[in-house]
Amino acid sequence: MEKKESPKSSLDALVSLCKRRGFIFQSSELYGGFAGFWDYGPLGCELKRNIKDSWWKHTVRGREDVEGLDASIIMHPAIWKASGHLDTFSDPMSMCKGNCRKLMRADQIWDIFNDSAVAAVLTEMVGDAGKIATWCKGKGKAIVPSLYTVQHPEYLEKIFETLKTISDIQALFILLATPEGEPDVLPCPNCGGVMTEPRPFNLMFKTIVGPVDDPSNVAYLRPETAQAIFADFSNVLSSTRQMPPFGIGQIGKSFRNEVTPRNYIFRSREFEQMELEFFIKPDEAIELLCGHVAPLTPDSDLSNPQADWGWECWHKYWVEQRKQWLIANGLPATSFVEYWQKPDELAHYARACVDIEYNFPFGTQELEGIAARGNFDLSRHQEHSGKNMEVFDEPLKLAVKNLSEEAKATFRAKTVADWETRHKTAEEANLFLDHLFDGKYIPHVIEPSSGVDRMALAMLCNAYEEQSLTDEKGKEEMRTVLHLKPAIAPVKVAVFPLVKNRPELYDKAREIFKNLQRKCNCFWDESGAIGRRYRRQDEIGTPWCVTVDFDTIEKDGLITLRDRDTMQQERISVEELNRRLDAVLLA
RNA sequence: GCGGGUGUAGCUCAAUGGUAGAGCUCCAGCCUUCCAAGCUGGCUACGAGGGUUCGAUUCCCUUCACCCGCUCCA
Repeated sequence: MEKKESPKSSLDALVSLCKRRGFIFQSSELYGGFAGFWDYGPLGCELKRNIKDSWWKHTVRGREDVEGLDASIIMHPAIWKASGHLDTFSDPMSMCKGNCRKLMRADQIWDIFNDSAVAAVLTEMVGDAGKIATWCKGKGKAIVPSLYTVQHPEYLEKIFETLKTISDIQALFILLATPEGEPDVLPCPNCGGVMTEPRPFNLMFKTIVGPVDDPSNVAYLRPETAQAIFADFSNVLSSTRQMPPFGIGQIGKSFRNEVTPRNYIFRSREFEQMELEFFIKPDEAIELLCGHVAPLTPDSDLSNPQADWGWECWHKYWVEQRKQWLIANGLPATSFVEYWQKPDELAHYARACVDIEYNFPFGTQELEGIAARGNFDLSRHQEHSGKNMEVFDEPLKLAVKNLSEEAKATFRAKTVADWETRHKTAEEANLFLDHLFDGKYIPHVIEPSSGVDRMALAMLCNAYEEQSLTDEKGKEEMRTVLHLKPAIAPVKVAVFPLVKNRPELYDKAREIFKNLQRKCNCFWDESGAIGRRYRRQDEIGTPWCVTVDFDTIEKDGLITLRDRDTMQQERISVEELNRRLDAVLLA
């Protein structure tokens, strides 16, 4: 990665501005601070609110096929058991007891066996996968922590695959266990030291519900807003008359006990998410209904949803929607990159995931993700709650009714074959088809998920500029400007009386201010020279300043409108000002 | 969690084993007819705790926070 001259300096300047002007404060600063938590000051909370409002307007209110939700932060612990967070969010960690004292995820220690240097040491002897399997079975916990065998069968498979590539079983055994057969000894991939036994590190915040401080009363602050949407899926479905394709959007706080919160507000322990779960019909249903599934090609027109879209088109559609939103809110297309996760990077349940990464001063980091999660989540909740998560699709049932028995048999055979390529059994496929032919299926989901705080930071970073200006006298000076989009800017317009010691002028400005205040967030400033007042607004990103002068009251009634980005001034009427503000505020 | 660095006013910095100074900002006043003007006055700081010392902002220890590098980031 190329090093910029001083990658920190621009962030430092921004951090300083945010503190000075009341955007962002460190939480609990009064008592020395509290790592991983941040407070949004008067301007920051406006900024954040504007970001959320824009998202809500674009994603929920502006669409007929998305409903809103505001669920509780603390939910039944069973939800986190079903979602897998209780297990995977408490990844067992192991620490090196040797020289380097590294802390790492226990499962990643296995990566050492992929290391060519280690492999080279072991080349001499020949291994036997069957023996390893038998040995593992016999030693059980020693080589495969029980957590994995129960909760992560996919890891077990991966471990076996890795072991097969290694030729020296004996040497491997030495690494894994002492000659006496002492279990649970893992080598440190870094220094070869001995790692501690894997210990659970729960990334979810625990709390106690009810007055009795007892383990049976443990609950968790949600680590994501998404699960509430799945948990409430049936309620929303039955109360809104929606049918897939439709979505449920939610904005709210989430909490993760991050090991290392860093990079200002980028990774904090309490953060806010804007998440949409967009439920779609499985591709098999689309095929039965439309006779085909629209292929996703580079030429596909994704501007308007179509009935024959399968998950690929819907996924790409939401990627495009999200990019359009980012651009509309001031992040140029050149400032972020679209990263399509590679198959081996995907979570096991995901079919595809796109990260939108913004080029922050501290590196290119994920701003939001758009994942195609199949029906993993709803299936898990169906499984754990025992409640049916299927939707009944009458048109689908009718479509199937009109099919000949041969056509159904052909479709069945094709589907079973297709599922088998995705490591699903024929039994599972047939069960799915039995329900599908009856018009029932568990919807699949596309999940655009973004962080409000990261968005705010990206927008601030992008907007921040230090301009070097030369005045008429040839004197150089610095102007700090936040080029925030008007819709996002905390203050939309500032109103100044040119001087404050002329009552008629002052009163007129005051009147204009009071009227504008009913429309949007405004700022009144009568202190200091006019230029200084403009600069104060530049620094907080106020797009327009309105100045009332002597001509306003004595001649034409016009005000001076000064633009933040161009610094140009023009004289317009108050009516025209209102028209222009409306155009922006209603956009 | 580990290693290194840092911590003085709202911000950016300075000095000092004898309780701190500047610039900018901010506030009040004067002045001021469009881009950080000027004048006068004013508020505000040694992250926290402990130790050494007659005396600690300064030295030592602990802790908290921040930055950098690891690690982590389903």
